[in-house]
Amino acid sequence: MAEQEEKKDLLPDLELDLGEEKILTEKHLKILEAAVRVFSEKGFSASRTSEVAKEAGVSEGTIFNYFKTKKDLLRGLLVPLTARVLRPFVLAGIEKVLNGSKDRELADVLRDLMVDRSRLIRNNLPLVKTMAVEAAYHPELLEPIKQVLPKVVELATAFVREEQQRGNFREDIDPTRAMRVFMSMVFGYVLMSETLGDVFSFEEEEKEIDLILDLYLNGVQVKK
Amino acid sequence: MAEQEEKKDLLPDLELDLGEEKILTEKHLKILEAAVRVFSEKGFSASRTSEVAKEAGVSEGTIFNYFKTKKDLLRGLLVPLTARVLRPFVLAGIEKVLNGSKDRELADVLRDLMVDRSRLIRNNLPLVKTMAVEAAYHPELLEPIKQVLPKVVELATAFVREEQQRGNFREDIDPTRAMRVFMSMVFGYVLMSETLGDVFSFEEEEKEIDLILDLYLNGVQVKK
Amino acid sequence: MAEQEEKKDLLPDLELDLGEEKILTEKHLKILEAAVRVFSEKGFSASRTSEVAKEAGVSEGTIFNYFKTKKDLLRGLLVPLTARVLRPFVLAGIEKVLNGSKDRELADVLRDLMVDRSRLIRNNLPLVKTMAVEAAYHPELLEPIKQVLPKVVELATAFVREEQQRGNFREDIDPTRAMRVFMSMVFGYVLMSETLGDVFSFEEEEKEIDLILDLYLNGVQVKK
Amino acid sequence: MAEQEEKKDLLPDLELDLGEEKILTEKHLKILEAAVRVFSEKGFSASRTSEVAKEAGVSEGTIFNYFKTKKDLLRGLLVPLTARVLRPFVLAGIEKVLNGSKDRELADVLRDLMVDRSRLIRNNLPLVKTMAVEAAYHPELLEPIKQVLPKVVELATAFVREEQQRGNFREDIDPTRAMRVFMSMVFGYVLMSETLGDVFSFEEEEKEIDLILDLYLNGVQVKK
DNA sequence: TATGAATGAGACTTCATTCAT
DNA sequence: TATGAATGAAGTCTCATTCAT
Repeated sequence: MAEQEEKKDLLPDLELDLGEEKILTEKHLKILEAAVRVFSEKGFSASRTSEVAKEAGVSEGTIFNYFKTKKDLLRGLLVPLTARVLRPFVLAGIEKVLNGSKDRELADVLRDLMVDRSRLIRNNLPLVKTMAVEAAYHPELLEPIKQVLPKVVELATAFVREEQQRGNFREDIDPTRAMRVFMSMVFGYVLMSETLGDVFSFEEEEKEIDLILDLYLNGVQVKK
Repeated sequence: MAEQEEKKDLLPDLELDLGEEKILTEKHLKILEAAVRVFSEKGFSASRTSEVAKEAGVSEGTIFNYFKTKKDLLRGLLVPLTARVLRPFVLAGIEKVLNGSKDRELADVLRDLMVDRSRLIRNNLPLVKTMAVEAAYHPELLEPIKQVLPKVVELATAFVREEQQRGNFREDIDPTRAMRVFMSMVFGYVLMSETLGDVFSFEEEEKEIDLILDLYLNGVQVKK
Repeated sequence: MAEQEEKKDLLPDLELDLGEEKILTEKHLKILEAAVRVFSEKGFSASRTSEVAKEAGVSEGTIFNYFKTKKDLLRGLLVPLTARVLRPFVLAGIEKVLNGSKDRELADVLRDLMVDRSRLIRNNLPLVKTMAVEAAYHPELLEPIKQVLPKVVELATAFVREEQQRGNFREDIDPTRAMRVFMSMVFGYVLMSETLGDVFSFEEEEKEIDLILDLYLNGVQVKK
Repeated sequence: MAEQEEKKDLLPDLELDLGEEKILTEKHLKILEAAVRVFSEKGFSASRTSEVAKEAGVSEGTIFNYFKTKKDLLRGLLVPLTARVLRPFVLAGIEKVLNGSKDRELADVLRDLMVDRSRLIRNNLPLVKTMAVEAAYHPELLEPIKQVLPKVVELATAFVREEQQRGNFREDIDPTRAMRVFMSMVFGYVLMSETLGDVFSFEEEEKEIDLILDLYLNGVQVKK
């Protein structure tokens, strides 16, 4: 894919994180994967290194050959989080923004964004859940996100501004804020459907997303 | 307040839960409050009963006179959660719906809802945070919420339907879904402003809320 | 009863212990009885003062108004043990020896001894069990028994010697030893029937006792 | 010893229990031995795992690598009890019965039985004492004994019956009962000599046993 | 490098005992 | 005198971490 190359050039500073992943030995990876499974089920503090070891199919001692402490194991999850979730989030965002907005409807662009974003989150839910929860208690975990986020905001802002110039987006709305609300909706949707799904009986994802988008674009109020 | 009386008649079945709270002895309450503080800072599993004791100004043994186990102490937080957050959530909702919608603008009603809801959450943030996070690992904790929620949904739906009949709300939107999106926005807003506040630099609450409401009511798109 | 008076004169040194019992208030007694029940079921160390309190129908604090420590409560059981078991053991022994041996068969005297002895033990089994077991770990509990025992041995010896003079008892047997074996048989019988009763299927007490006595008197071997 | 082989063939089903003992690691064994020492001195409930650890020369945590709970440690004593006491009891019994009774006097056979039985008990007194006392409070502990006991009874009965046919044993006595009384005497003797030894001043074991046997065989009564 | 037995600090919890009421 | 809430020392048990093999 030629596009891939192009994208990488745009994010040279993130290159290293991704590259690091290749260094991971098979055992290293197995331990990380086991950690995600266990942590996401019981939470970091309530998880036992013994269980991670069993889940990973290694001895308990081996874990400490790769990670100096248990907390280090939690920090280690940042690598796959960045590689699998955060980076694609950014990359794909750029791709959509660059390619999509030229000739496609605003609604279609946003829908695609929502669909594959929520799919991305859902596919890595254990990882996301673990990091989201633990970030509440170990703020340093948010660091990498805080470094990436401004870039996302900047790109998003640029996108909104472009749309405003094309007359597709209300001029009186601050672009940053507009994106923030959009993201809140996506997060809120995924969160609620996951935790309260059985109460709310969420139906087919696509329909739900369509509605959210409709509301976002048109509002609920009848114009008089 | 005469209104108070009126409200109570509407929710006679929830009355008892609130009443129970008065039975709590001073020490019982002190322990619960200390637990919220400690749990919200480190998470339940990483918290030490010794620290809760110190924070509450009692001996460690005393905690176990009131709560059989540490987990029981977590469950004990449900009482204040219900009394302070959940129940007012419902009560105030009814009040707003019954009184406000008669003669006030839809926008004003929703704004008031958002403002005092997000204030309610923010004022009890440690409690809400603790329960929200731990609910991910101890699903029983969600039970009381799951019992109240349908009532909230029902009332909200009725409210939306009424607005639709008055011609204030788009007819083509399912009322339940509409409320769900609204709630997602509120939650998403509080969540993001709390966790990523320093990145996003959220400004005065009122302005932000006004924007969210504006988007919810009117959408972002320029109508053509 | 004139006999009562006579007996008391023979055991003036035990008088005091028995007298003490009358001082016991109702609550004091209730606590002791509760203690026997609880201790005999779980053993002293595994018993909780809280359970003794509940069982006795008093508050936990009250126990410590009567007994300075938990161990003191165990020592307190010596009073009823002496009054109800040990003293009757001695008294009745004397009575039987003095009255019975004159004109009754040796076999009848011994049978009566065994029957009411084993009944005495069985009726106070919880008490006896508790003291027997705990004596293994708190040797001072055996003191009162060690003070009474020599007297019993002395009397028993005199009895045997008398029987030997009448030609009812083998002359070549040391009287003390003979009694010791007899007592071993009684204890052994009660012990085994209580602990292994369901395996051994002990039948009617009387029959079993008759056999033991028969063996004791006649042996198992066919004389050639 | 050729006899050894012969014996094994007779009890193939008990072989496994004994074999298991060899699996015990050195530390496992040290802990068990320390447990016997400590438990027999203070009783199970009053014993502290910390003391067992110190006595065994391991850290407290190590105990719980081998035994999930303190109670489990008590249960663990059943293995050596079975291996060292119970099984030899059965094996030796058979040996004596099969080899001895052919050409030896009944008295000699029984004397040998008593001598090495009481020696066996005495050599393992702490173990036997602990299990005997705790069995009163944890009846499960008696299970293995209850499984072996019927076999012992059966063998003993056969032995008595054989002696009866040879004319050495009174025909009018139920064999099972006869053995039961014999066992009571052995237990009673060991028990009393251990707990009340200083009062009774038990002399040389052999003499005492000879007397007990004499009484058992010939009774105390002069035949007229 | 991988193992897993051993460690020991420290967690949760129990419970005899005290003392203000 | 009786109470029972409060105590806190001490107990059982857990688990991250080390280290000899």
